[in-house]
Amino acid sequence: MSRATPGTTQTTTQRIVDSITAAIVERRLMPGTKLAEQRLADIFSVSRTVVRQALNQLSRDRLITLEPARGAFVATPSVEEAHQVFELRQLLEGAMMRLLVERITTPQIAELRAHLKAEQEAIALNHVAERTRLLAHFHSLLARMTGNQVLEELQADLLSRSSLISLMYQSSQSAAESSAEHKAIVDALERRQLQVAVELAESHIEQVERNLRLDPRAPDLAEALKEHV
Amino acid sequence: MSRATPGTTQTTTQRIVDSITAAIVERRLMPGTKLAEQRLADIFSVSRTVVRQALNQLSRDRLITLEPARGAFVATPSVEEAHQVFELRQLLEGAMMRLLVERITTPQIAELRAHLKAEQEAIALNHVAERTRLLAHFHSLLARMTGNQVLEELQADLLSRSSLISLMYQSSQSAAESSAEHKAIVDALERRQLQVAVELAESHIEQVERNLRLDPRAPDLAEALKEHV
DNA sequence: GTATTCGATTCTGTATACAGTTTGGCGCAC
DNA sequence: GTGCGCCAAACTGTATACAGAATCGAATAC
Repeated sequence: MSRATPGTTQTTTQRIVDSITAAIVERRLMPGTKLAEQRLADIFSVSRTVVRQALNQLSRDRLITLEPARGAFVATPSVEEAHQVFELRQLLEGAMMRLLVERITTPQIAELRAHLKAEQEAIALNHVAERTRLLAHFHSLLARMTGNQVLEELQADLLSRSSLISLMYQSSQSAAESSAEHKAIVDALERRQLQVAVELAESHIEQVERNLRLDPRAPDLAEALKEHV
Repeated sequence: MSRATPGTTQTTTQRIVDSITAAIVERRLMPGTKLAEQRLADIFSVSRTVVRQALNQLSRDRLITLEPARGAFVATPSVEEAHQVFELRQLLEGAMMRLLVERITTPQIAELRAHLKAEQEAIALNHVAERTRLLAHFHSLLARMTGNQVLEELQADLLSRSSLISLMYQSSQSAAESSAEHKAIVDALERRQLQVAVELAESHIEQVERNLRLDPRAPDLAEALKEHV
């Protein structure tokens, strides 16, 4: 979950950001959980000053929300926001295919194939956490291979938001199916089939979104009640 | 330059962020300028604590860079970064056209036409600052009209980075030409000509980038000297 | 005259202190 | 028994204090 932002090196703060990010993405912290500053400060053995900096960063990543004078809470992305994130990912990954079909190198294709193999193994061995991580990391790899670091950072943001969304609106997607779609994309890239790659990439994201339970449920109910007061 | 991020309401800090953002974008603070915390604290009559929060946000927006133990400096985006930002904008705005051709409404077209008129007037009257602001705002409008707020926020980020880049690598672009390209895009959108709109949007961004003086110059020289110490 | 080293000053990074707000519970009225 | 209001505890927002690093200049060596 490291954020490749050279120049923004704040090791102590970043350590806390990474730690909390991991806890959220690995669903050890459920959406809506309050993150009290003093408790975090005690846990990490630092002052509230440092914790606050970390919380500010996390709020910019939309992994937590800061409510004035009330504190920090693990974000509970709305159905609407979820849809918007996936819509943007669909546009972006489709567009990425255009860069990749032109730029991707043979060694990079090989790297993708190695990644696919790792996905398959994690699925076969039923390593749930690892398999989830790998399925997301595939998309990081694609972004990195464009050679565009700004794009890569954007993709990292969208992926962490996506993983929060996926765990909130529990996904019913089969990992094997996802991995098969990844393979199809790599095949198309290797053959430099632009249109095929674009369509596969877009329909893959669409598929991921469609497999979420995006009906208003408990978390949104809580929000709804708030609104009606 | 306000950042429409509901939930991230930190009025005091945000006031300072907006103030510094405006100063950078309106080129009252040149790239490379050091932003000392105590001086800013005195200027805004707040403590360094609040200033630091603002500087952290600005660094996430890439408008300043934080060098550990050295302080905050107005960002000096490299040629490479400039290219990556524009490449991403090209992908993104091309993709936006797809959403807009399907979704844009008649009143929205009218709003765009009103905007074009304002652009033309600012150009005719030679209001340089206003004309620059409007030319950038056209792209904000397009993003907003997709109805995708995540996309809109991303576009806002890219636009502020672009404006820093434009003032650093002085643009030789004719405002009239830019505005004409904007008009052509609106025309294509109104006629729902997808392919035309995509091509116009992409070539427009390409044009903006091509009109920058992206040869290594003074600011990079300064950087180069730093590196060689 | 040039380069180098040491020291004073300034600035950042972090901890702590204090003020104002929110929250949860107890007691009182009805 | 139920609902309202008040008080105490906890927490956030901001200011201040302190330690350590970086910078700049002067003095010294060559």
